Amino acid sequence: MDEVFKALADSSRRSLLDRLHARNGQTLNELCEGLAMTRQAVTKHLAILEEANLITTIRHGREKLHYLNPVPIHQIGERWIRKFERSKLAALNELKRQLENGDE
Amino acid sequence: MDEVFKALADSSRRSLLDRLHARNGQTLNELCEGLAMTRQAVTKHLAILEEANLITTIRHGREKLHYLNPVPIHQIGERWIRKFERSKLAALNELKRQLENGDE
DNA sequence: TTGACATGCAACCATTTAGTTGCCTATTAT
DNA sequence: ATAATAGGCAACTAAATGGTTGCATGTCAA
Repeated sequence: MDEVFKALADSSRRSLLDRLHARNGQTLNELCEGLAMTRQAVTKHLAILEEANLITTIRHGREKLHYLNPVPIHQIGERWIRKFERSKLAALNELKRQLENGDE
Repeated sequence: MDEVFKALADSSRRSLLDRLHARNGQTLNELCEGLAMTRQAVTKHLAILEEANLITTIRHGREKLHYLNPVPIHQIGERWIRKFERSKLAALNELKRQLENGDE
């Protein structure tokens, strides 16, 4: 779980996921196109995403195809985001109450 | 948005959010209890959370109270998590298809 | 079979990050 | 008034991070 959050913490990596979301199964070179960094830097980002299980790769001859794995993102939604959303209104109400009470 | 992801990327910070989720409005010292780091380290983490707008603080005499702000987490859920969830089944199906097709 | 193409590996560098220590300031209680 | 309490500030350190360059390997096409 920590690996997933860490992987998502970088905007380059999030944009790689976005690109795969737009078109799944791209090669390394395709994913490099238009990015302001070297292929090796992209390779490292993809390795981190793969380590976090956010993408899966398949070698296809001399090409490496990258596929999104949406499961970890879904898990974060389930185990983390929704947990906080559930109490969203309650939290806002308490904050409002505190503010209205002024300084005791 | 980047700040929020970066803030959430650290497990110490996520556990601070968890603590506030369990009981909102805790002081700095309360949030330090039982953690294996100095008060100053916690202060820095809280500053990062506040910078990302994930918490709000109110000075109350010599105490500083910390409150969860669930809005950014909700936004991540809306703008990011759900976006990927929507195409979850589609992605899995495509991956399955690719794998079944074998090489080419 | 040889050259071009797609990717991998490793060493290196600069910056950021997470944490520390030491000291200072403000508020409360006796 | 003064001591204890709650927190703030700043300098420093070690390790992680994001990036680079140079070279090696494997695969495909002419």
